[in-house]
Amino acid sequence: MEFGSYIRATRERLRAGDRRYSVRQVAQRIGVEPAYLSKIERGEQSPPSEATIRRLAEDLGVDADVLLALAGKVSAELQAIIRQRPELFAQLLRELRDLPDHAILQLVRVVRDGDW
Amino acid sequence: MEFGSYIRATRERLRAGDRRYSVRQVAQRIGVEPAYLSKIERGEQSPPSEATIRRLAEDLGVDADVLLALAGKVSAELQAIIRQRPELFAQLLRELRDLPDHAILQLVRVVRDGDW
DNA sequence: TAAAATGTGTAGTATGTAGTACACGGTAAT
DNA sequence: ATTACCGTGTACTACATACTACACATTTTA
Repeated sequence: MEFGSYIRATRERLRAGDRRYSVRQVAQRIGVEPAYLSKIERGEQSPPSEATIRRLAEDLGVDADVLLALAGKVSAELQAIIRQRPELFAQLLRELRDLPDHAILQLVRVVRDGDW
Repeated sequence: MEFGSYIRATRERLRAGDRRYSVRQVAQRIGVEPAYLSKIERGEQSPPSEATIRRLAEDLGVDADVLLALAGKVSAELQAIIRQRPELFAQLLRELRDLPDHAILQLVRVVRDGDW
């Protein structure tokens, strides 16, 4: 799925039940020009900055990390976590790359519950 | 530690035992202008691209992920891993942010050995 | 001591990022 | 039926990124 079409699909779904989700009104709420948002939705323009993506995610009620991923980006916050200990996290992520979702989820649980 | 001074320190340490680690010769090997590398080492110029950092890391024999971190970057490869499953990895990384090194290392071992 | 190599100052460039501003014709609401 | 709202085309801009090219004085080597 591409960033633009995902935004458009999400916005139009919301719009069906709420006229406030027009290109113009969303653009106004998140603080960009309507023409700009329109171009982004049609893929004529590359995805916006992380800050704008975050405002968009909040307005549309979707996960910011997912939206950033669709935009080919990784949250500056997550990047900062990795940069604190680059070797350690590089090793871990490469190790986890090919594991199935449930294994990683289990890992999250193990860490959170601290029972290990 | 800053990127530039780290490079300079590392290169001068190597240079003490090998004349091939002058600014000019390193620059030539990694494919940039000497003046550019000189400016980077003195912090007059922002760190170079990921590709150039990787060539520099190899030439100086240091870890690329560490060098990228000093440059305020995260490897495109690691970013791609995160983008595959943004919610999962976001959750995991935020969970691990405050854990001590040894806990994360242990996690790496657990995953690698698969005994869990 | 001449030649070669060194580090750096100055100036300039190409490409990408992240948008704004305005205008236009079409659609929907009152 | 006219007012308000809609999406989008065109043109433009400011700033950052990632460098190159050349010149110069100084040091090192042969």
